[in-house]
Amino acid sequence: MAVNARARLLNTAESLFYANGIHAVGVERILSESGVGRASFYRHFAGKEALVTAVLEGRDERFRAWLAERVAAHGGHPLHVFDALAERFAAQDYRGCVAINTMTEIADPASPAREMAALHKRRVVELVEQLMRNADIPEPASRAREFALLMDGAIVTALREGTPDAAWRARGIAESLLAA
Amino acid sequence: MAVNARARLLNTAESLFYANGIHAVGVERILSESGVGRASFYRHFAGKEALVTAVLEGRDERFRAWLAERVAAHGGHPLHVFDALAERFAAQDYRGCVAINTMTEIADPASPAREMAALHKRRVVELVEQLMRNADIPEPASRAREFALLMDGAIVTALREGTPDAAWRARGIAESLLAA
DNA sequence: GTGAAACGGTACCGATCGGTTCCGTTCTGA
DNA sequence: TCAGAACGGAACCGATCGGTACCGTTTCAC
Repeated sequence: MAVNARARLLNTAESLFYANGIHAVGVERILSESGVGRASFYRHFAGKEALVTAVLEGRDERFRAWLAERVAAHGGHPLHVFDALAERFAAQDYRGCVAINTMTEIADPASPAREMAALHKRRVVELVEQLMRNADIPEPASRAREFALLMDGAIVTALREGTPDAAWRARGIAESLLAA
Repeated sequence: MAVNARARLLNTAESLFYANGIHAVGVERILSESGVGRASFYRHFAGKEALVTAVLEGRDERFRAWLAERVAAHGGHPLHVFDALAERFAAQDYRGCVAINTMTEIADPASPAREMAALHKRRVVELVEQLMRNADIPEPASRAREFALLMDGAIVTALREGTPDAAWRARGIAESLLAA
């Protein structure tokens, strides 16, 4: 039980932050649920804010890897990002996108957490843009930003409706966009 | 200074919640900035949660009145919802949609605040659907839900980018949707 | 003019916030 | 094997959380 304290902190914090929000989860709870001692926490992280940004960083990495893998599994076309999203939306404990939630919960745009969230979204747009290029779609940069807007709209809508419908709605809109 | 305590509480709380989020604003701060005594607050509201839902209720009412007015001023076509949004996005202290922020910040979907936020979105969809009917657009219910997804996407994107660009991007997508 | 309602201010409650410090144990690499 | 790093647990810090109770003052309708 005395190893991997940092990894356990990151895993526990990610689950709790995702399920409850950042402000709603205290350091106390992260410590008790991870089984990590208070001192060990402050040995690994400068404070709660550093933990938050580290969680966001890991989340960014794994989400993009997951998205790329699922899109490829569906065929690799940009439209398949919505098929990937639909898989996520189906989860009954779906709580939206961590980056979006961070941007709405944390007011200061200059805070490290907000910067990480913004960086994540920029990287997702880059990923979608590359999918556009691979599919030989004209004006890939503009299309990617439009797809990103549709993805964010679908995520927020899915959080509200609790069903994968928003993914199909967004996919339909995206199809009419590519057909234009 | 001894009148309108309830109205002052609502106004102050709305500003603080919008600028900083719900969890980040304590009752203490609402009292000091509104100049209302602690006891008076609990005479008007059962607690902080009741204040939150009251704020959301007022916000819902005024936002929809504002949206209807601005859309009418732009010509009354459903596409003009994005012209209306663009006006909001231009504000340098723009902090997104209160209903979206509430849904991302408050985890429990059954909480009164979340219910109010969901009700708000449903009412906005109804408003957009009526605009569709007025413009004789086919399948107004589906189109309204698609427009709502685009509006939410634009709001989140505008919060991230800090510019009105997302409104024009969403409008362009909406145009290709109506043309299909 | 008078009584009741509404009000602002303050002291207080237990609980929790993020963070620091110290101690004794457990793990691990040379 | 043994030193030193990494660790878990707990006591403690000032600050703030949401909420209650009591006080003296101001407002307002009759």
